[in-house]
Amino acid sequence: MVTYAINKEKLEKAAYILKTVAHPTRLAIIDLLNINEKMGVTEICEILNCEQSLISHHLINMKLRGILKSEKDGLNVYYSLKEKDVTKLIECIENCDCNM
Amino acid sequence: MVTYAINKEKLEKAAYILKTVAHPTRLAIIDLLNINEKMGVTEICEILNCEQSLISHHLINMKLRGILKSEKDGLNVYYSLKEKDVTKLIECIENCDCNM
DNA sequence: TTTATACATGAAAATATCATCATATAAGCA
DNA sequence: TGCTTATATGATGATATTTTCATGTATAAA
Repeated sequence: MVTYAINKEKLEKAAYILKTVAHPTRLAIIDLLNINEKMGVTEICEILNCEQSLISHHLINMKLRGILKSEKDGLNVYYSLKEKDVTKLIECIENCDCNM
Repeated sequence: MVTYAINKEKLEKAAYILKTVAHPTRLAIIDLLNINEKMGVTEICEILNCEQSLISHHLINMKLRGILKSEKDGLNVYYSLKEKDVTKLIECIENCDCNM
């Protein structure tokens, strides 16, 4: 007989987090915020060479899903990682130099 | 000036892997194969209480994307993890009991 | 008090993913 | 040979995600 490790709820939560993160642009944003602590929207757009509206959508989405937080200062909105833990994922992936 | 850590190619690769894995059923399969080494399709279907055709699609997809491998023995096809590294991801997520 | 800047929003179009069904193939067995 | 079991396949429809575009709002500055 087989043991079944993770329960359904946990699997769904994990899949949800992974899905949120499983996108090149969003990974790039997380990566940037891992190095830079706080960044404004326009700054991110410029570095990633991506449209403002699209970046905004991604940022808001990740904020909504609990991965980022934001703080307003005048005209600017600064985004940062909410849980540093997310970067563990990135590290995993970076180290994971397997033939995938 | 800002440093940009991971290159585009690596980000796309990482997102690709994450996307492949970011699904409750596929996470469950990986989890099962982490415990059980090798498993037949029907067996997986029964444990996950899921239709054969759907599980087959998932399995083949994950194999295609380099996460699983398979080996045929008579009527059965046994699937197993190709790179044990994938489970590091899962462990990350499991440990990552943050408020996400 | 107009104008410019930084960001958000929402709808629509483009695209990708998932689940289902019906059927195919391949191996083993009566 | 014909039947059964285990798995694969492929088309289709249902859904979800991503991108784009056009526009809205808030703040600052002239």
